[in-house]
Amino acid sequence: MARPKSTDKRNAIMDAAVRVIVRQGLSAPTATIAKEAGISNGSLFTYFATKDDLFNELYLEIKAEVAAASLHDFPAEAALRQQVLHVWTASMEWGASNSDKRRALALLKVSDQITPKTQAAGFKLMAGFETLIEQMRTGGSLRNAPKGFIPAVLNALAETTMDFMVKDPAHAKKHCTVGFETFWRAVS
Amino acid sequence: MARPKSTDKRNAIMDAAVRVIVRQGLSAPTATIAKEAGISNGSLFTYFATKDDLFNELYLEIKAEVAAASLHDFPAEAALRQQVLHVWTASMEWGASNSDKRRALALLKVSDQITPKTQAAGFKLMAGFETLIEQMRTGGSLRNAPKGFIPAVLNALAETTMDFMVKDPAHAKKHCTVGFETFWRAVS
Amino acid sequence: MARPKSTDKRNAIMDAAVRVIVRQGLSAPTATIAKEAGISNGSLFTYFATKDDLFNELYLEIKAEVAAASLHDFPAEAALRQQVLHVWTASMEWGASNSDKRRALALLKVSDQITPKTQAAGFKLMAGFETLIEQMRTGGSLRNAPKGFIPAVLNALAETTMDFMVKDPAHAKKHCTVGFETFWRAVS
Amino acid sequence: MARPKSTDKRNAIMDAAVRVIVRQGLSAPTATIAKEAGISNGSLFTYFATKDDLFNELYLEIKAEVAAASLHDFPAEAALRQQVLHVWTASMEWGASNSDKRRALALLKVSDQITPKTQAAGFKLMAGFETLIEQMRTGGSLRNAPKGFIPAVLNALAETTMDFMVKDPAHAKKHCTVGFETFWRAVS
DNA sequence: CATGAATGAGCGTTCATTCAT
DNA sequence: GATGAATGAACGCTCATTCAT
Repeated sequence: MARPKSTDKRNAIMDAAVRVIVRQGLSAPTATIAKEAGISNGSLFTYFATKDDLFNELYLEIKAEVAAASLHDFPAEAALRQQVLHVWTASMEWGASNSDKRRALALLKVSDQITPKTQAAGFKLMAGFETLIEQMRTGGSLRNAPKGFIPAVLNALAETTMDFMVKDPAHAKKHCTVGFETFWRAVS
Repeated sequence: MARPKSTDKRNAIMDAAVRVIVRQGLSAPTATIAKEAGISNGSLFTYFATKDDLFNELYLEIKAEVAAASLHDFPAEAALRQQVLHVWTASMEWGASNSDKRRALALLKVSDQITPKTQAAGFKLMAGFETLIEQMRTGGSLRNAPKGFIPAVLNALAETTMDFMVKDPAHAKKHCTVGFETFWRAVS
Repeated sequence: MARPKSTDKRNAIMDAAVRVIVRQGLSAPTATIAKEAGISNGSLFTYFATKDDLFNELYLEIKAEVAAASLHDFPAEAALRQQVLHVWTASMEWGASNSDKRRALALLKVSDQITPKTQAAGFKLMAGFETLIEQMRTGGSLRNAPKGFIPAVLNALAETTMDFMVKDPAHAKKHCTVGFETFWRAVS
Repeated sequence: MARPKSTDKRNAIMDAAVRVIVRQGLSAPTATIAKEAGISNGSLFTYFATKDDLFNELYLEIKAEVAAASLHDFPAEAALRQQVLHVWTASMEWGASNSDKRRALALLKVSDQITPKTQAAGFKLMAGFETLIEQMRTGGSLRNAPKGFIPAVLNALAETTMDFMVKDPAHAKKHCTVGFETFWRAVS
C-alpha cells in the first residue's frame, strides 16, 4: 500500500506490465517491463517490492477498472433486466476495447502468484453488484443455487462472449446481445 | 533393441508433471518432474525432446482423457436431453476425481507454450460431440448463434460447475444437477 | 550513471580467460573464467553477451597487441632488412614473454568460434605491414608468388621460431637470429 | 592397442570421426560420430574406451598416413634435392586430396587432448626422414641450428603451402613448386 | 558383441533482487 | 530517488559413459 513518489511512474509500470505480459506471458523479465515503462530495472523495485507484488497489485487494479466500467452510468431506476443488460454491455465494451488488460487478467487469474489475500480483495470489488445478483437469484430458477453461483455463471458467460467479440469484431454487437440473452435464460 | 523405451516411464513422467505443475505452476523445473517420476533429470529428455514438447503432449493426453470419459457408456439411443446430461455428468465426475489434471489443463490452456498445431489436434478430439452440439443448436434459441458458441458455453458452465463441486464436495451431486439445468436453460 | 562498467573488470576477464584457456582449452567454463577474474558468473555476461563474443573480442585484442608490439619503435628510415629484423625481433620478444596469450591465440585461431567478421577485423590489424611485405616481394625470389604467401611464410616461421624460444629460453636470442636468417633466405 | 572384433567398424569410426570433426570441431558428440559410422552410440566405446582415446588414436593414424604417403615410391638412389622434392610433392598431394584429415589433424594437434605419450609416438613416425633431414642440416646454412629446427621449418612451410593449394586448386601445382623452392632456399 | 536407454555432472545463460554511485 | 552493474541461484538441455537387454 506504500505509495512512493511518482504516481505517473507507478502507472507507467502497470501499463508496461500489461503490454509485456501480453507479449511474453507472466515469465516476462522485470527488466523488460522496466524498459517498456521507460525506467531503469532497479527503479521498478522502488515502486513494487517484488515481482509478485507488482502482479498482485496489477490484478487488483484491472479488476477495479472492470468493476468501475461496469457500473458507469448505472440506471438505478430501471427494471432489473435493464440494469443487468447495462452492466453486461458496459463490461463487454470495456473488454472489447481493453483486450490487453483482459488477457493479462486471464493469465494472472490462473497463476499461482495471486495470493489469497489479493483474491479476497478482488472479491470485495464486486460488492457493488450484490443487490443485483440477489435480485436475480430470488426471482429466478437459481433461487436455491449455492451462493456465488450466479456471479460465477455471469463471469463465465461474459468471458465466453467477449472471446467471440474479440475474435469477430465485425459482429461484436450481435455477439454481445446473444451472450446476454443466453445468460438471461440461464438465470431466469 | 536394448532396454526399450518404457511406456510406464513415459506415463510416470506425465503423472509427475501433473502433480508438480499443480504444486508449482508451469515454471516447474524439469528436474523436479523427473525426480517426482523417479528418473534422472537427463532421462526425461529421452522421452520428451523439450519441456515444451512434454507440455504439449500432456495437454493432448489430458484432453483426450476428458473426451473419452465424457463419451464413456454414451446412450446412443436416448433422447437428446438424456445424452447431453450423460456427457455432462460423466465429465463432471471426471473433473471431480481428477482435479489435478483439471488444474494442469487450465494452466496449459492459457499458456503460450501450447502450439497452434497442438491446439488443432485438441480440437479434433472433440469431434465426437459435434452431432450432439448440432442438435442442440438447431433445436434451441441459439440456432443463429455463431459456430462454436454452444460448445464454448458448455465448456464455460462445465468449468464453473466443477469449481463448485470441487470446493464443496459434500453437495457435488446437487451442484452437478444445478449446473446442467442452468446450461440446458441457456441453450434451450 | 550508477556504477559504470569497469574497464578494469573487462580486462580482468580477458586476462582470466587467457589463463584459463591455457589451462583448460576453449571448453573452459565461463564460470571458471569469472571466478579467476574475481567476479560472479553472472557478471561476465554484463561485459560479454555470450562466450563466443568474449572469445572473438579476446582474439582481436591479442592480435592487436601483437601488431602493436611488432611495430613499436619501428625504424622508419632504416634499410628493408633492418626493418624486417626489427619487426621479427619485436614480435619474438612479445611471444616469448606472452606465451599464454600466444597459446590462447593459437587455439582461438583454429577454433570455429571466430566469426568471419572477426577474422576480417583481425586481418585489418596487419595493414601496417603491407608496404614492408610488398618491398620484400618485389625485391626477392617470391615476386611471382601469390598474394599473401610472404606474410603466411613469415607467420609460419615466426611461430616455429617462437616455439623453440619458449622451449629453450636459454638460447632464445640465438633461436631468434637463426629463425630470422632462415626467413630472410626463404624470401630473398 | 587392443584390437577388438571388427577392424572394419574401427575404421568406420575413424573415418566418421574425421568427417564429423571437420563439420563440428572436436566438441562433436561421440553419439554423432557413432551415428555417422553407422553404429550405436554405445558400441563406439567397445572400440575406444574414451573419447580421448579415440582422438589420440586418430591423431596417430593420420600422422602415420601422412608419413607413409610421403615415403611412397621414395627414390633411394636420387640426389638429396630430388629426394626432398619427392617427399615434399608426395605430402602436398596427400594433403590436397585429404583435406578433411588435414583439418582434423590440425585441430587435434593444438588440442589439449593429445597426450605426451601420443605426441612421442607421433614423433617416432617421422624416423624415416631422419637421414634426409640430417643431410640437409650438415650441407646447409642450418648446420648449427638446434635439433628439430629443420623438420619444424619443413612442416611449417608445408602446411602453409598446402593452405594455398587448397584455397586455390587451379594453381596447386605452381604453389607446390613455389613452396618447395622457398623451403629449399630457407635450408640451403 | 550390439544396442540404445539411463545416468548425472556440467554448462551457458537468465533474471529477481541488491547496492554502490 | 534513480540508475544500472553486480550477484548467484536456477534452469533447460547436453553428452560421455555405463549397463540392462
